[in-house]
Amino acid sequence: MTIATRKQREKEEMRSLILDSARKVFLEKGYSQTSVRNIAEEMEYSPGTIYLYFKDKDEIFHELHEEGFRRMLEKMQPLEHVPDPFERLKAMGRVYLEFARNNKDLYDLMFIIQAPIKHEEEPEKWQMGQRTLEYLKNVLSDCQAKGHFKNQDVEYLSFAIWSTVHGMSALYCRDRCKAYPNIDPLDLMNNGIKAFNEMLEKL
Amino acid sequence: MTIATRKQREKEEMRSLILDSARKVFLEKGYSQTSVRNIAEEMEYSPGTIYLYFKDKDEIFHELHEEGFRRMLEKMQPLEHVPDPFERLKAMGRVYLEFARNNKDLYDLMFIIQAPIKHEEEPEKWQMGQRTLEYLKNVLSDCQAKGHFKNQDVEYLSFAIWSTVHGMSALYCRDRCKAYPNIDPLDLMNNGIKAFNEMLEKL
DNA sequence: TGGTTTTACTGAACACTGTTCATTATATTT
DNA sequence: AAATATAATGAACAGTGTTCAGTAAAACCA
Repeated sequence: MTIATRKQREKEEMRSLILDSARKVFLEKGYSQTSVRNIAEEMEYSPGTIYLYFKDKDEIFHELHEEGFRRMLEKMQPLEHVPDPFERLKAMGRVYLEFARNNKDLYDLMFIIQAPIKHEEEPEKWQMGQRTLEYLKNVLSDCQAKGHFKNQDVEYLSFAIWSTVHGMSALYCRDRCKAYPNIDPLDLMNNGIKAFNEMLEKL
Repeated sequence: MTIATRKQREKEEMRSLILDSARKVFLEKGYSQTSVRNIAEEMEYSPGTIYLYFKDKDEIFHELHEEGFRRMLEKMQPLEHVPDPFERLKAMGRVYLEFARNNKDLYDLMFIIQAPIKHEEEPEKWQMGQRTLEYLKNVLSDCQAKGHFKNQDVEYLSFAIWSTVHGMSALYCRDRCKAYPNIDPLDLMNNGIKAFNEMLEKL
């Protein structure tokens, strides 16, 4: 094993250490409340070191962003085995909302935080997001093959569906569920998606 | 006219001046990019002055927040004259999405930005938001009176509907519509809500 | 009117932020 | 062992929200 490859490996380990520390602090304090100094302190290095491995705070953001989509896809993957596509679609909705609730800050990172797109047009940064969306569109096509959603365009339908589950998640993440002071947010989401599923069933 | 009342008036004028300046800078640079110093500079006063009229930046946020709901309600008000409640509901959806598109930053302020609820439980701060939601629920009840949405709970249904239009608006505001690289966001929203309306029709 | 009190405003200061870079310490190569 | 290349530091810069002692102006009272 050459020195060069060991150096390479150490470089990657350092990146991992930074990402691990960043994730920890992000999930503890939330993205905007986390400073580069906080991350440096967590990993017991100086702030300057981080900038030897990442261009800026946004690059750390993007890495964790992709990781979020990987995790979400992992949760979706097992649903591949649900035979009926419409049942699979409903299960996906449940998994999506569950993911948002259980990973509030990560969900925030993935879908709500202002995407810091500095160098306009970097579609490669959104690979994982694209794949998740493709997954949804495929399920919708499968549904159509079984007679659902006649005369509907998968593109627009997928957007409407995504909007609904994202809307619920976003309202939950940003505490807008408090607009219903007498209803528990979990109850609100469960029964809200139930009503939505009934709509889908009849479409 | 006593001096006391003039003072009172001047105090209110100063608050207005601060809010006007804050609104201007917020809409120009976005909320998080706006500093108290920016606002002070815009109104040609020192930063400290602002703290004589507002407890902190969040209090300015809340005032503009309420203003946003007032403006949205103004746009909704004329729909009172649409006789058929289901048509009224669909019109509300259109107005909502249009409001979000035309007032991106204000919408952000109202529904997306992390609500800075420091002293937990201040429901009076959300008066206007509550009223807007009541407006929606009333329309849904009217729809039910005309035979729509049988066996549906207005609370949960209103949440599902709100989630959908909010979801679209939020994805739009945060540039997640780019997940559909070949479709114009406006087109996406128009056809997305069209698909959703068809669902509502059949429910 | 003259002096005193109240009020309004200022701007320097504090503790924080993301980021840069000359300097130092360590490791590798010659 | 000396020269070179790499890695890490932490002080410094320009920005942030917020506070507060000090000043200047206006209002009050004699």
